[in-house]
Amino acid sequence: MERNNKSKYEILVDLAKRRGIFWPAYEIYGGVAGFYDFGPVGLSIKNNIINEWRYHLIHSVDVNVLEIETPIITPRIVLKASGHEDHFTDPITECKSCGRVYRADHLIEEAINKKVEGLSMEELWKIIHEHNIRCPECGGELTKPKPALLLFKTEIGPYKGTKAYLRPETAQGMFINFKNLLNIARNKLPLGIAQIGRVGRNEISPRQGLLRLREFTIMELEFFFDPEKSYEEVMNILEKRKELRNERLNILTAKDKLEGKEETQTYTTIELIEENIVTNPWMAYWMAIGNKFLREIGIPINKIRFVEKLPEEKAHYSEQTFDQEVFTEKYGWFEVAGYSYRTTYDLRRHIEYSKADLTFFKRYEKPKKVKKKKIAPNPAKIKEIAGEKFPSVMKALSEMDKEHLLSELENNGYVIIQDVKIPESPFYVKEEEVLVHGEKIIPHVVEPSFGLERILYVVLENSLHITSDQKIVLKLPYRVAPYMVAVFPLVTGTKPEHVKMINLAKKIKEILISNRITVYYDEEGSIGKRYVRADEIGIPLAITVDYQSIEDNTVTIRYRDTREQKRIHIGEIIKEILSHFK
RNA sequence: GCGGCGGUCGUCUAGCCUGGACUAGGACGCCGGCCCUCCAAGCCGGAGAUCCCGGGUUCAAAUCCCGGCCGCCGCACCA
Repeated sequence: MERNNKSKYEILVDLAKRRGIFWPAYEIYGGVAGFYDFGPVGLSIKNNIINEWRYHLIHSVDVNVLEIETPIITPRIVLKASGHEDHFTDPITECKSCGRVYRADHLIEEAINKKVEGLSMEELWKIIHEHNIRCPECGGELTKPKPALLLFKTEIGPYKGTKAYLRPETAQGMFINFKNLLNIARNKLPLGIAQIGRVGRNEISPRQGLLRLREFTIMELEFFFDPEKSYEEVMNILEKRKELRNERLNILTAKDKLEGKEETQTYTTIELIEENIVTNPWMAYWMAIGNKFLREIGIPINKIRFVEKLPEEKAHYSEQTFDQEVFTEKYGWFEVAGYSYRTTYDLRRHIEYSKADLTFFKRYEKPKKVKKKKIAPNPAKIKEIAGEKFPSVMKALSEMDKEHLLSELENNGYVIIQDVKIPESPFYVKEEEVLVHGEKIIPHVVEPSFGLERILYVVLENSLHITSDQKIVLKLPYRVAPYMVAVFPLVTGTKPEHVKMINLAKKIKEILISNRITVYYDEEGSIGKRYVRADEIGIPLAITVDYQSIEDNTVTIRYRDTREQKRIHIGEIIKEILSHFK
């Protein structure tokens, strides 16, 4: 795989710039770490990956998934509710003599062996003082911890704006809109809400090119379901989808990690559920879908694994998390997707902060007859007891929770309102039998979340091949290739037959384009050079118009991966091309 | 953020140590022309470099010194 003694990574970075895939952003001003531009070829591949994701995670799944788009700029309250404002901040302390920077809480935990997570900066500072904690590298004095917020700050409105952040994930848009989408889905669970969009994370030190960006694209799905039904629902699907049931996933569990194991074990989807590897069956379902998605965009199965996060590694919202990792030549195993069981965390938090009703009304199969006590005050009698305080007592009574009032009276035989002791007698209490048709539940959530640029990188790395004659061929899966087909005239001279050849090639290009086939047309340089250019950006097929073409309306079609060619009639071109994109 | 190493046409690089004839050289790529039967052909011509940026030393800086930016590696960080 060596080409002039260069690594695959270096070859790819060169290629990416030369051929318009990607390059560092703001280059003419010296560049800014963590930001990349994408060229026409890169963008085309990205869009194709997005469409494959849509196919695998939205259109071809066995459940209802709806795609939405919500703003990037997010009012502070939303990320307060989601827990990001608190948890996306790390307390940082710096060594005064050597300048090394540490996570203050981690340092303290190591030094005094006590959990200090969630303590304020002041409290951490106090502990550092009391225990005389110093720089573990040079023994120098430490500075007072300060929060390093990884959210990008901004303001809404140019004058006295309200504080806002760039979203660090697209997920909150789905939680906020849960009720809207539930209505649109006509109140049916399970329900998936998907979003593909840009996010910002103000990383302390981004490196590793496309793999660690400050602004990137997330393809995310929030899947809402009733936990009591998840086993049955998933089993019904797997009954029908045998290939999905038997999809093989390479798994490294948290338990195995704690035992020091590094080798993955292979489980089928059904085994993940039956052996309780996943804490909810939907986790297994989406992991299987994600496994299949990556395989189909060109990642070999032996380079895909799922690694369960240890309790202390998990995000604040997650009950269980698996990272989906791909093996890269340069960085080893690298996370490209995460699967989190977020339970009711996010909806609960948004209910709490917004007071909105984000519940699902779960209808019983048969309405339940429930005996229900009703209570109402008798104003005349209350006036007798309360006297002057009557208006304020009545007001307080009307604002009081009726259930609470009932239980107080039942337990104590009286209730004290506005310092007035009221016995049971001034209340009308009536027992009624009512039909209850269902109850409000907060759905549980499983979230598969994919980093598009990371996926782009691993797809490119896995597609990169160097031929024995040192040429680059990007063997992209057909469906993610930047163009479906290249069209070339064999020669581009000025003789009448050359002109005919060029005109025929251009005509074929137009016919293909009008049939929605993406075409790369090129008549510059020799035919060999044009094949190389097409191979380098991974165009899987090439149509060449030659001397014979202008005699008998046949062309040659060349296959990128084998360099083989066959001759077909012009009328067969579209059918031949499309047969490879099914 | 710390330490080490590095940054020269689109790409790869020569030159830097030992400052001056460097108008910064080459290769590939790119553009124009000639030629034209299938895998980077050949010939002719051309465009293309803030020598990463800023400051300093010097008569003179791509070259030496300082600061910054960016990249790579290690440490730290990475809901």
